[in-house]
Amino acid sequence: MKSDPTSKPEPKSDLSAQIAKAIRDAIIEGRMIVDERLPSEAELAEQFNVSRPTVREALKRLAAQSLIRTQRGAFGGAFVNRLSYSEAYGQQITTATLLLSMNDVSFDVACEARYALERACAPLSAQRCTPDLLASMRAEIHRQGQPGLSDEGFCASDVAFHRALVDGAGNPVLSYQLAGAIEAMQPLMNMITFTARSRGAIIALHTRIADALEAHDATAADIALQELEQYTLRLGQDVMAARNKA
Amino acid sequence: MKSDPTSKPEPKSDLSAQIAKAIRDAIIEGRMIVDERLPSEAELAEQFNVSRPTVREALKRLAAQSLIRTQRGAFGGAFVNRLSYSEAYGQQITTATLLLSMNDVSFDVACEARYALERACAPLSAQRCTPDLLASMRAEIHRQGQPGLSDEGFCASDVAFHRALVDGAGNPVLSYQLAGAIEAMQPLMNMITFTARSRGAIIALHTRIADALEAHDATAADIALQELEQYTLRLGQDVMAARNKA
DNA sequence: TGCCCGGAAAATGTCAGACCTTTAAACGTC
DNA sequence: GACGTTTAAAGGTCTGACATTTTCCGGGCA
Repeated sequence: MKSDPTSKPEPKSDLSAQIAKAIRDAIIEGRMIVDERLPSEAELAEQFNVSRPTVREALKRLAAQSLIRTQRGAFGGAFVNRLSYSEAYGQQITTATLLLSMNDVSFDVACEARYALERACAPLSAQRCTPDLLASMRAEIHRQGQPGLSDEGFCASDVAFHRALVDGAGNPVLSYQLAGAIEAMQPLMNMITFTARSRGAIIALHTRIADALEAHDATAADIALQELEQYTLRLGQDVMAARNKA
Repeated sequence: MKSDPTSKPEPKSDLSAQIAKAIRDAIIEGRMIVDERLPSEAELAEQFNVSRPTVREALKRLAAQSLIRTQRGAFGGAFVNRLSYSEAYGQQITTATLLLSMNDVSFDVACEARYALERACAPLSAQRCTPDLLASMRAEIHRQGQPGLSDEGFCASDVAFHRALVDGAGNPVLSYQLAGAIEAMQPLMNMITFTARSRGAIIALHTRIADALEAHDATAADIALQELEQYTLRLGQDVMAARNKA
């Protein structure tokens, strides 16, 4: 008996959740290190005094958070997973997207958050932006000017442009944090119909931003970003106004 | 047979993962709305042609991401969950903490990301900060000055101070994004031994920040934050240097 | 001696069926 | 009409079994 009943502050049932929590805590507190193998399902079942399906449910919970990975076969089992940036990006984006879509977050609030965060990276990007990231940004700008590009395509390219901007800061932690903020805006942006005129205005601002970064001019980049925020905000408000009328 | 084998781009087995993905996509794409009830486990098992334990594993995966909630009893079942801010905070913090601890992110990089993001909120906080949030900040500053406070306690209070700062921006999306950045730094900060002298310096800077916000002076707040960043960075580098020597 | 192949073993993946517990709606009684 | 009781639906858990995958070890053959 590993888990004495006296130390359970969570009397509510659901054994698999309790077991998942116990293992998760062990990982977070560093009692289990990366790539360490967990006991087999049968052993865990014995340790926690539950059946194997219950243990499996707990392990699936952890797998869903990318905390462990499992491997079949003779020397397989569950291993503590090194959380990669790409996995973290994915979770971040999923969570942020759902948070926005399920809590009727207003366009204004989401927009404000996104641009506040992006403006935080701009000075670093202006300082460190690499040629290939600048090239990516120019490529996206070019794509945005293609005639016949759908609104969804324009939005996707916009997202790619802004992700290149934050990646330019050369700080992977920052990139990870911003991935959610930027990607989660896409569904909201997709509601906007981009006219040729508004596309032109956005492309012009994107160009100004890229130029400023290339010139290592943080102030100019910040001003252009502020203008882009104002412009985006206005586009969004127009859509909202049109919607409320209908 | 609902899932024809031809349309599976993921030939690798693991039925519960496939089923979880199918349901998750349905939720993300809006085919299932908040509070909608999923079919019962038995019905899902029949639909997907799998056994009930397999369905349950899939549901646990979704529950781990707070995408669904389950309820026992007669009209119970699994329901699409409205992802609350507090749930999102929790996931964000867990993921960010693990990301930092498992990828030997340097103190410098984490610190830079954190302060870049915080500085993004400062102008908004200076504009909107409410009296009760200011009071929270003052209370934390006071606690930080208590003699006999442990290093862990000092760090915890530091985190609380900074969270109040970002909450002051009055933008829940921003607060959510920053929760991870701030909380994930705590383990790194806990490695630092805070002398009476360094505590005094930090408290002085915290006071300057609070004063600036109260005076709605965004520039002064930004400058104080920059100084705090520099100071924190130096403390961290000293610790790293001492460690490498040992 | 050295290489290849096949079986054993260990672990996860899946299934089937049963029982318990919880919960709320439906029913009947006063 | 209000209140307690029954009952059925659904999730939570257990037992046991079989399938599948992968590694390792040992034996046969050149």
